[in-house]
Amino acid sequence: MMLDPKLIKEKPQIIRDMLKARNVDFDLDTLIECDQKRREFIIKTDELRKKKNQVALEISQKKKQGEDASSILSKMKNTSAELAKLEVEQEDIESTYSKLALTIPNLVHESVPIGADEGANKEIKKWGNIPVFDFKINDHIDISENLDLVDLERAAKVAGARFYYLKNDLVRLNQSLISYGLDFLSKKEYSLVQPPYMINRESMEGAVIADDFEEVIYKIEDEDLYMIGTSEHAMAAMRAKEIIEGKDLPLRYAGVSPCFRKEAGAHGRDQKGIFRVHQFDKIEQFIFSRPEDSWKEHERMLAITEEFYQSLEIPYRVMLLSTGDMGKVSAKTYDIEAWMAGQNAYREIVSCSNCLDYQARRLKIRFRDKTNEDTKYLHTLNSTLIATTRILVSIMENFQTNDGHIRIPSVLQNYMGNQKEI
RNA sequence: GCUGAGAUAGCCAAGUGGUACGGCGGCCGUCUCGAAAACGGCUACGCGCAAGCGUGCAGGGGCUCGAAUCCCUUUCUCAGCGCCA
Repeated sequence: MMLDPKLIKEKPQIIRDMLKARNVDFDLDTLIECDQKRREFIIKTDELRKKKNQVALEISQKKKQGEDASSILSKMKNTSAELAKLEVEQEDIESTYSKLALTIPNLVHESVPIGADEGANKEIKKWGNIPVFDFKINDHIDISENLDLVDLERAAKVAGARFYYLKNDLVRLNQSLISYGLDFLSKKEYSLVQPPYMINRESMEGAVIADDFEEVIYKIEDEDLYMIGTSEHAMAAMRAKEIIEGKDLPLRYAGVSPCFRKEAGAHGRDQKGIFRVHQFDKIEQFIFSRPEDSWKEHERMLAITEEFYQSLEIPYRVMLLSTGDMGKVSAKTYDIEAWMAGQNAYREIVSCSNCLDYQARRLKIRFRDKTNEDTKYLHTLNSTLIATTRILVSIMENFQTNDGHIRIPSVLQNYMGNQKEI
């Protein structure tokens, strides 16, 4: 359901290689066995259903002619009982099969470096000059405290750790980034979307693997609703169960929404400030593409995102993630890491992935060019354009001035009423 | 939230217990110098090398030899009422 089931039957070695490259523990042998049994059950139950249909037809004809049908009624009864028994066994197999099948990771593109963790990531590009300061610089926590731009203590009182109140000109800068980002993508043939911030489980499962739910996603109590961790979730599901006309592809969406994340596995990391938080605003690029165009779209999306950061004058580098650092849903992921002067390091701000037909299979999103052709699964891609809190950090730290203020990047000044400094 | 009416294929839509009627749109073909018209076929998913077969009437459950159809339930849509930024 997530990978092409034909692979399981015909080319299991491809899956085996992927599991090895990703170094994940997965019971492929059980899956293969279930798949085979599943097919046998389909053949057996279909055969019985055929018999049932034939008998039903007989009964119907006899009754129409006023004849007595009681002798074949019992035949029908037996067949139905036999089928019902088989169906119970079949459900068992199907449920084991789909549980496994839904957790198998995506295939990996051949260009992806194989490695255990982020140490194997490959830097493929650097842009911009790292700012040099002739004074002692502060990190974003000190800067925002000095200028009264963030209140972390009261947020902790009201909501807990990893929450924040943005204040004053930082609120305006946050809004400016969103406005600028939306305008930017509008000019690149994206349609703007503001999605639901809560979606049901079925939709969430299309974009997220079940194991990741607990660690990442907030659930609404007593409702079949989950807070989106990114608008990617809501936008992938937007077209679920649809057959899209080939001439409409590619569909490029720019989704803007808050994002909610538990950050359950991140204890102790980035504990201070607004770098790693439970809630932030994000503009996400999401593309439904023809399979043959998806790698081209992937590069295009990366190029657009780079252009965006160049316009903001933020130095960055592009990393090609290794198998150990990449998400299970993605076949290839570029991260963009922005320079954060206060940390004297490049930090992740963008993740740009091609998911091939993995999400499309889970969500049943297909396309076709001609109505008498078979439908095909399309490809989905996603990339951050901007997760605002991290860029706020980068801007505060990189653009800080000698007298303790923050220079506003020139492309944003329009959006700030021509203000040049905070 | 209450009351009522609904949910059938890409769209519209018939079907009150016995093989899902029909129309529109779209695609392919025949015809034509070409097009239009007309006519024929195709236009959800699964299994199978194939011939074929099965499934699918919003989701789940039930009664029945047999369910789109009867019963229960959930979701959603529409109308009216109520509440509300």
